[in-house]
Amino acid sequence: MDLVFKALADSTRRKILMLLKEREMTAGEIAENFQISAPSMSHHFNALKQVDLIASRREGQQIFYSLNTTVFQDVVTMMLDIFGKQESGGASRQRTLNESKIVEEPKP
Amino acid sequence: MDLVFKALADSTRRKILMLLKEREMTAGEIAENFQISAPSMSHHFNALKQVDLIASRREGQQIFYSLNTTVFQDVVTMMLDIFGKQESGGASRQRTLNESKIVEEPKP
DNA sequence: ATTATAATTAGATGATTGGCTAAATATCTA
DNA sequence: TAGATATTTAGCCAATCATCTAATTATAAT
Repeated sequence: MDLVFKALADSTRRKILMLLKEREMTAGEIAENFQISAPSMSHHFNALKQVDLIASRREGQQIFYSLNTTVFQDVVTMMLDIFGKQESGGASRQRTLNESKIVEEPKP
Repeated sequence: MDLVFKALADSTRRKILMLLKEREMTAGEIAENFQISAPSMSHHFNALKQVDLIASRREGQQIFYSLNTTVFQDVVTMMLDIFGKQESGGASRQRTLNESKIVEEPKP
């Protein structure tokens, strides 16, 4: 789990994920959005792939990367584990998750 | 935002948050749960405090730390921003958030 | 086969991190 | 005021990280 948060703790990598949110892209296409050398980009792809935040597929000379949302579940579960549903009510805590809600509507 | 994820990308710090989930605790009390020197623990407290994941309050010689859940909101919002609700439907993506759901039940 | 293109792996470097010990600060108590 | 206790700050070190250039791999095209 350390590695997942580490992967997310870099704004370049988060921006990569944002780009892939719209559509899959080749390594080169992604790299165009940054002023970072191709090898460095490749390093970031690795970090994201290692923790399954993205998937890759080769097509000819190019490698397409796409977003993988399954790990998102794990992260949120762990966040809820930390912040959600305190059992015994301590006095000095500030706000519980019960006051908030995260719901996705079904696609029309 | 980098710093928040960085703060969470360490299992010692996540464990601290888990401890504080139950009740506020003094620096010493928290430290008892780890085999790490007091100064190192203090360093972790700093990392968490810097990004408002915890709050502190002095009472005599002791310093009480407590969980602060407000940043949790920000993190989840950003996660949804990355993973949630893709607009234009690309073909090769794997799974959208729409297939899953995160709901907190009201406390009975 | 040779050359060009897309991307990766290898290896080096400066910056950051997590741990330590030693020293400093803040508070309490005798 | 002096000493004890709780915690932090200062300074050091090994490990990790983000970046780079150079070299390598894989595929395509001539």
